[in-house]
Amino acid sequence: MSGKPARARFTEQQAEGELSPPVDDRSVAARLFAILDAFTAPTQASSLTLTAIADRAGLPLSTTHRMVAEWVSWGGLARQEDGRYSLGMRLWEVGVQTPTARNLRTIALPYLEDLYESSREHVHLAILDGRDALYLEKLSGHHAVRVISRVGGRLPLHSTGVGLVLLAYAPNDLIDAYLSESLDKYLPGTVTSPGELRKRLAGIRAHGVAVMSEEMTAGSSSLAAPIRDRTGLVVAAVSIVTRTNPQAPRGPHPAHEQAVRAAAHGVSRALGYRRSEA
Amino acid sequence: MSGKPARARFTEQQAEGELSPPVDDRSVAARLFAILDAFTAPTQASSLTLTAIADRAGLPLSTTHRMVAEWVSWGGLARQEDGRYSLGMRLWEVGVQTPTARNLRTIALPYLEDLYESSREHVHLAILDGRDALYLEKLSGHHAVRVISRVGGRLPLHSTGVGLVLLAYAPNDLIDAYLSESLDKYLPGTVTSPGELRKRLAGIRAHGVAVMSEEMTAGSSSLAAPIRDRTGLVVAAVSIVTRTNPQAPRGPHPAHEQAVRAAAHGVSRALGYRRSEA
DNA sequence: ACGCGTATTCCACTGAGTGGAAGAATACTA
DNA sequence: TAGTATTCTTCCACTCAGTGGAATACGCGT
Repeated sequence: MSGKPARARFTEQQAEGELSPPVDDRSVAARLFAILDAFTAPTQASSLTLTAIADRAGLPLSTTHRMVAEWVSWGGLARQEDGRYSLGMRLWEVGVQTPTARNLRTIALPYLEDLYESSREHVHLAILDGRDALYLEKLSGHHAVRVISRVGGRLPLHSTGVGLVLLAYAPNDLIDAYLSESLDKYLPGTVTSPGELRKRLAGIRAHGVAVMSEEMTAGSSSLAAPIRDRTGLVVAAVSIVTRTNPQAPRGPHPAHEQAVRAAAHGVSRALGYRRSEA
Repeated sequence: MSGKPARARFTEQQAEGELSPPVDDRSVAARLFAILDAFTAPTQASSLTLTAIADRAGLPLSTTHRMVAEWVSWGGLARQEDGRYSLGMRLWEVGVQTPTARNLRTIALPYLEDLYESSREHVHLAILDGRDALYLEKLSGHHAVRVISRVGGRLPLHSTGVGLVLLAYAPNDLIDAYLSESLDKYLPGTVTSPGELRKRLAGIRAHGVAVMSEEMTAGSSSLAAPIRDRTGLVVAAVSIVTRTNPQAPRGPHPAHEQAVRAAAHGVSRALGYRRSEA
């Protein structure tokens, strides 16, 4: 995604020069975006110095300076009192208008609230984006288990409840592509073998719920179900994440399963999905 | 905010020319931003044709074409099957990382949920941005009153509950500036006189809650309270919006008032605010 | 006072961005 | 089926906006 360092675009006195001068063939727009990407980058820093931005974006300091000023004047970046820069409210304002996120969220939220209220556990709403589960919404009470999901964050498909559901109903070529890569094993319990995963996906398609336990974060389990749109296509997944119950043999409270199913159905219906098939 | 049409920057054959050729002195960055602004613009359209974007941004078609392509390749815009463009997920992803919004939301959400649960009414969280109330969060059940607030939306300070609270605790020069402008009267009940508003603001500061009835949307009333950060500064406001009760003389259910107060205090405390005064 | 990291300003050079115009799709209409 | 809008895409010669190295200014610790 981010990546290449890149540098100046001048060819200048390379007349008889030895080393080919590194050229930055990125367009102005690409450079501007690189500056934003500096904030999304792996190390999730909420504020950066000018130099740090220049560094991460692979741009000369003076160019960065000029471009950052442009972002600030538009409101996409904000300068805080300590001189560091952070993402600006304007960006948030524009970002939340994004139709996919906004529509789904608006429709789903009441159902997610119901689910939260009846379970008192983390409630997640995620969609498939590229090869990740992208978290659109997350409701948590005051005392829920610590989890790593964040709104706007991404987690792998094979080790999360929502991820596995999204993968189960994804196009076959995506499943094949995903399973052909080597998958990270976050905990001893994480299932990474393609064969086993395929069985799991089939199980999820058969039962309409995914059950995960101790595969991403120690001490937490999750239970997820698919959300379908008018056309029957799975467009999102809901889940609840609970503290793992050492008693329960495999899978959490059955009442939870009903609640998650009900929430998923509710949202699907609100999206125009008909037919309850078993 | 958006505004000026602007056009080409060439001066060319104006040798003896009469009309001065319209020049667009916007930078590349400013033009790129203008394209995004086209989507935020007054007429809240969720998807636009290329021509419409060019139009709203005041850019030549070919330039728009090239720039839109840049946005799409980064993910800030997305092209849908029908050829129209909409804001892209990438923008959402970056936007939700914006610290102010993210931190406040994360901390406040559990309290907002409690408030929603106990009141079953619209719950709003807003901050002061420029001269508007900017809505950061909104929780609504399945059957709540129709209101016009949206997450990411803006509403005036003098005609909404959260707005009035934010104005009440704003710096004096902002209050003066705001009240010196002519204020829109949305409904017969909207208070627009500077004098009356000042009295109201004083009342809000004295009681710690704002009560509004039939001033923005017919049939709805609202009740708002301030949220303070560690330093005691009011940084946001919570409110609930209820269907106006024709019986109640002025102001909604007293239990609601307690709940809103409690939510505001809860969030303030979570933000590090100490001292309960009164 | 001195050094070091960071931020800002300056300016000569040049190729990236520009936009008018022509061509290609696509959608209505008759 | 041809005819006419309307919207989108590609092309290319021109030139000025953007570029980045260097010099300067700032801030902080020692």
